[in-house]
Amino acid sequence: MTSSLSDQDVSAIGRLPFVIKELPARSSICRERDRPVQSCLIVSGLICRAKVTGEGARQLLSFHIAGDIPDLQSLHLEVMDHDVIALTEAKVAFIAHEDIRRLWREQPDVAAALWRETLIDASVFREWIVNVGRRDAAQRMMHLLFEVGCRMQAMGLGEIGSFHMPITQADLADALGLTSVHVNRVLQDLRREGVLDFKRSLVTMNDVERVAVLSGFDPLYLHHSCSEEAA
Amino acid sequence: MTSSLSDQDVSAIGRLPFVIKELPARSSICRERDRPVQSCLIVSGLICRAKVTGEGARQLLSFHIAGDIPDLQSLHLEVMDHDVIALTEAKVAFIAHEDIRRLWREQPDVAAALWRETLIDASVFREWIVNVGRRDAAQRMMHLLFEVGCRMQAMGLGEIGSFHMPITQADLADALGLTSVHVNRVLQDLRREGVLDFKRSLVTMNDVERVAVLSGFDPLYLHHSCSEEAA
DNA sequence: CGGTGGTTTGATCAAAATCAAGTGAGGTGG
DNA sequence: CCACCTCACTTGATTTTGATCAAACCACCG
Repeated sequence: MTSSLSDQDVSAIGRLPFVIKELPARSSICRERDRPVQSCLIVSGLICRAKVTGEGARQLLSFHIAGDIPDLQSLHLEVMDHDVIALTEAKVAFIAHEDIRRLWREQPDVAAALWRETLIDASVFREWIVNVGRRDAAQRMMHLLFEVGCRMQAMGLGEIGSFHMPITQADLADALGLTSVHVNRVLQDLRREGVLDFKRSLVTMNDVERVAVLSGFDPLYLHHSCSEEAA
Repeated sequence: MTSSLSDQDVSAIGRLPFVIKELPARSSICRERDRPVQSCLIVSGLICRAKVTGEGARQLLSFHIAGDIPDLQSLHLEVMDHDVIALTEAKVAFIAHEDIRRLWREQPDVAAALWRETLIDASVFREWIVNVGRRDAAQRMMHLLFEVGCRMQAMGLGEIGSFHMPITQADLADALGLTSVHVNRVLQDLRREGVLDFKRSLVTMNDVERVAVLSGFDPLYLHHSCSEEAA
């Protein structure tokens, strides 16, 4: 969720009424079956979306960082089909749907930009499907961390070769469709091979390009304007 | 992609200029890295979206039937991040982005409805992630076929307990993140247990409710208005 | 100092992949 | 009309990947 909102758009959104809320780690912002009347813009913290199967298995669907609006879709979908959860302490700005809709009617450019954000969101889901469907455990791990690193860097929240991701191995497992035991072993392998390190929530990649190649990472799907110009 | 476009919206879209094209089976409508200037409304046939990894593994991302606009996102995302492929012979109506944008500016209701379509699309992706990430092979199969059946039925293209899905087991494997060999065995198991049959592209479920329970299917994520009213 | 949540390890097991070789039906050309 | 070709499906044997189960370990914290 980056790069497509122009500065004017951002400031237009910034002028909407909002309520800032501080959330503790592990708290949920909204749940499946809720009918929210607001969406939240992340100010700080790491937030994820997740679903739980009938058997109780959890699957993370996306990670979100400052600048994202993880539940923007609720503007047009009355009922939540998944949970939105703060993985760390987080600060979010709640904006009423009503106000977004007014802005949206008055400023078609903002409308298009917001729509575009949700479309990029969907593109990231598509790549996530490929990740859990067709890559082995090590590739999944590298690809996921590379993606998060990319987006952090694009948001000015760190370097892709070294960024902070305060997340538990069990959460990583739920994101990758693996068990936490296996995640642990995969991380050890990657560390041993010198590809990638994940210690105390700091992700380090010595050779960024190598990780990209090994994981089959192609930034196209993020639809950052820079990568599109390069294409 | 159903149920949210009102009759007026549909007829407004129907009045846009379009070009009908007949496509042979296995032909591609657009490819990753393309920059389409049009989107296609499916008139008939079965269409899918897919990505291919660096290693050449293919992952299907969604199925689309009559009434869907599988590449609507290209209206706001310049570059295709995946392929759109006709799995069977298909008839599609190409509509220029330019014309959709004009309609979109003039009729805010249509704009909202189209946006909503792409949001439902994203919701289906989310469930697809859960499917490949957290369900075993048999559940994946049942869940996928149940979903397609649901959407076919909603479109008046058959009953969920018995519908036509002209697709190869290898394609099914690519949709489920499995191998075609394993798909074959899973289908045999399901047939033997009397849960579900898939022969000559005819899907039959004797006990629809049983399949829903076994696969953990909850129609919420399809955001059909009927299921929302029921909630 | 003892809890607690997260990580690590080892042993065993199950699911699905892989490899390799059939079968079988529909379509084509001699 | 039949031989044969192709593509999809099927089967069996074997291997791999990752899951499961169970028990430490370790750091931080009240």
